[in-house]
Amino acid sequence: MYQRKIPIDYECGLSVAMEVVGSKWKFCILDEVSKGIKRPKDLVNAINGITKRVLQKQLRELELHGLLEKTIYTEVPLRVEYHLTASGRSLLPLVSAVDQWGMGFSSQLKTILETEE
Amino acid sequence: MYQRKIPIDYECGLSVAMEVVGSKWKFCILDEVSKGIKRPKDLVNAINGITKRVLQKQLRELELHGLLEKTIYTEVPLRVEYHLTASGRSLLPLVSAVDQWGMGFSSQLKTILETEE
DNA sequence: ATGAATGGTGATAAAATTATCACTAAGGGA
DNA sequence: TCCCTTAGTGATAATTTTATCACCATTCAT
Repeated sequence: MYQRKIPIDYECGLSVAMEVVGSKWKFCILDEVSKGIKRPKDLVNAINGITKRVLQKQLRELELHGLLEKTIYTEVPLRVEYHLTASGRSLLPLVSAVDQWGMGFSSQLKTILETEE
Repeated sequence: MYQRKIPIDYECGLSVAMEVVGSKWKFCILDEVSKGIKRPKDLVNAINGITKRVLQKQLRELELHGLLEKTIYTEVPLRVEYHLTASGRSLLPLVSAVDQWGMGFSSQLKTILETEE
């Protein structure tokens, strides 16, 4: 998320986790991939608001961090698929827990933000 | 985290959660408060790398979002304490799950980042 | 009156993330 | 050859988050 000048504290789980999945789209991407959406093109369509370029960068980071793996099929047209690694799968319970917490908190947040204005 | 121009999607739990806790220090702060560190001054000391100003802003947001409540004791010197609301407490299992996942992933991330260079 | 301790804010700079746009590459078909 | 589809990248702008620094307020003790 935000962790370059102040280096990662490998002793702090929160610091490590933030480094790896603390950005706007990571959880969404992992979620969609786990649901079977694996091609970049399909992910762009599935994730509301993301652009091709940003998705590409996030996929690259998830791949570098070892949460996703890429497979290239030499078909026509070219087909590329991303799938979860074991580490990626180990994150799924967290993704769904965060998602569920957010759903439960949604109405409260809505109320708060609408009252503010 | 990054959600002003593209408005929050209240139907998406991940979007809601990111809005509320998707920033560098929120989880750390909730974690420390849950451990009994409640005063701004003590939080600054407890959280490695955070500054007074940034902490203040994060506390204000957590308060606005209804995860923390503030109590002012008119003592000398002035004492202010933040404590978790019910919503804040409902987040604790998540905080600890993220922390534990991060701890488990720490060595892998370390290896990956050191190999890259 | 002065200073120490605590909590807080405003202005601005710095850093990081995300968005936009144009571009390349490979393969195949008309 | 020209175009289509899919995947990917480079350069740069826009946006947001974090960091830094100086400052104010309150209360009490000296």
